[in-house]
Amino acid sequence: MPHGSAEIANARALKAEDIDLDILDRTLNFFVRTINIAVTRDLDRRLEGLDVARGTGKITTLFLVGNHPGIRPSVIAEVILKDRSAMGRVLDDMEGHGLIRREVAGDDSRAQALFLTVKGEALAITVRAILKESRDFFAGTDDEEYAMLVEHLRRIYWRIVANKGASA
Amino acid sequence: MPHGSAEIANARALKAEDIDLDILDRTLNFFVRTINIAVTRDLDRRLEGLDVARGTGKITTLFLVGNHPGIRPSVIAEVILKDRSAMGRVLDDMEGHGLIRREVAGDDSRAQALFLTVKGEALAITVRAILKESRDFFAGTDDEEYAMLVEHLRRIYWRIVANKGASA
DNA sequence: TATTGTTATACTCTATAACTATA
DNA sequence: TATAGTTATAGAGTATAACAATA
Repeated sequence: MPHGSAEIANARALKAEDIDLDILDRTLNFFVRTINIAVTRDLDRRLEGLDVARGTGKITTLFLVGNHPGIRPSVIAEVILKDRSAMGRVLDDMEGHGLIRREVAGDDSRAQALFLTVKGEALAITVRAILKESRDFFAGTDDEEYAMLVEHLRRIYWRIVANKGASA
Repeated sequence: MPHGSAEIANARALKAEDIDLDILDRTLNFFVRTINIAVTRDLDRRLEGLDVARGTGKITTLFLVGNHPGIRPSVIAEVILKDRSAMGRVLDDMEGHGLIRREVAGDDSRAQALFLTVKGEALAITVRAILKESRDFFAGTDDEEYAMLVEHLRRIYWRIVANKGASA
């Protein structure tokens, strides 16, 4: 649709053809940011009532601590693109819910070693099942396309991590 | 890397091979959400000092009002996946900066018709150039891959809009 | 002197519900 | 009775800088 087109009557049955997104229509940035809003809402709904609901980082932390017992906060912080301050809050929250344990790292007493509690281990299993179901959010995307997108975004993601997450 | 692997020494030169993301590694959700963090930071930096910096929706609103003079808030709200309340705040902000004008819609006095001011028109041109530059954030992704990803995510995006954005 | 993690603060976004005016 | 937009509020995430302890 050309720029400067006529007024749009109302929001019923909005279609791509009716809307001129200008350069945003060729900007990955826009689509990532907008899809993120919907994906986040969907996940929040699926996690409702669980101790890891709401907020980024708790789920990733749960799995990282589970799969890498003794991992340090600063490592997780890099993976989830947070600074140490924000990471500390995530850990406070999870520790408060009895999901993780913080110990002093054996080789460096400034650092911490993290471990899941029994409760944390159980929650990881529940959350893993929910994440499998969250595939349904992309119901209109077939398995091949889904896997392809994961593969490409994974590469982009690790490139970002390597660049220190375009840190704030 | 198998689950339950040994402790990771530190965060220096983190690599995909060192980290077991569990099921997140096959979950589009995770990559969209994490890439979103970095992409948002990058854009915030590029827009620093401009009247549309920070917060989702202002840029899209700028282009939509520019390309669809007389468009209504509720239409924009659907495109940016916000509710009317959040949309109103975006418009308050933009009106306060003298970027847009709100008029009563001719055919429905409950509704508003939105227009860009001269200042808004000028800003749209500036922002369009900045968005072109924001392509650099994905410097490790070649043009073909970039265009392919845009195409796929665009389809997913419009599917979300059609579903009323998995509204909150 | 650099690093790990903590604390405090100010700012912003989000979700929700109640409200008005008009259709 | 439904819709367009507004207002108010409570809850959460984010960015920043300053701090204590250790390396």
